[in-house]
Amino acid sequence: MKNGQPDPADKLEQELRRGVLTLAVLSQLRDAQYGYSLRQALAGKDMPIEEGTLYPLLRRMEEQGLLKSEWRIEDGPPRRYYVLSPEGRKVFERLSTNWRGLVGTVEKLVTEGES
Amino acid sequence: MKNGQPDPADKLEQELRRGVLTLAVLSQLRDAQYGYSLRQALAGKDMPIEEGTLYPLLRRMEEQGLLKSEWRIEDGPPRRYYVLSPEGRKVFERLSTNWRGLVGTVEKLVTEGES
DNA sequence: ACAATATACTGTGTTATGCTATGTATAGGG
DNA sequence: CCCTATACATAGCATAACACAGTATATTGT
Repeated sequence: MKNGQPDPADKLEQELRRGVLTLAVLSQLRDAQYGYSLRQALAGKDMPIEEGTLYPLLRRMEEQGLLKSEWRIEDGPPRRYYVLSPEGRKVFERLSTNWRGLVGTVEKLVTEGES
Repeated sequence: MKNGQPDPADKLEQELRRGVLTLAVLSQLRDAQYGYSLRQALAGKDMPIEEGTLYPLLRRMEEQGLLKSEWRIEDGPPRRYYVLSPEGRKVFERLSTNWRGLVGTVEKLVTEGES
């Protein structure tokens, strides 16, 4: 049955998180991880991501040269491990800086709006 | 012809700002403003927004009940003034809180990733 | 008076993204 | 042998930001 009229704020909160997803992924892939474990790790750190979001995101990021990946066969099914490329490390630095700038800007706007 | 390979980081930075736009607008509309002046104000506070982004955003936010608007005729051309609705004020509070939570979460992820 | 510019808003089309839903396949427990 | 958890993939949908173009009024310079 769900909620008849979804609070618009829900969608807005989702939009808020949107741009952060790539940054979150970058932050976790200094050491190689596969998609599923990455998802668990992020969920455990208050940054849950849907499968249908994460897997395409990882592929996209590899296409953009931010990540490298390889299949590994251990115990269990084959897993695709992802890790930052050198380019990915640079983009992570840059995006982190940019993020902090944004945080400062928004903080000013918001506190001012609360006055 | 433009640039053949735009830096992927540019797009990512844009995505970062994306979700914040609504919050930024909400923060500025305690007192009524019209689109053009709002755009100037935000640009002056390090939060520039394209016209093609801002005007549809304002309309959407009004549809969602976050803003109220009215045409006013003063000197100069008619201007559509926007201001927060009661609902908009509530959403602004809620989104601000949510934003700060997100900032904390990301901060942890990022600093950890830098270690 | 006229042209040029700044102001102010609108509309169209493109592109990118997140999510839901679904599908595939393997591993392990009861 | 089913059922769940693990692990990855993808098609389809809705939304949103931007580039670009268009409309119209006000102001300024000459």
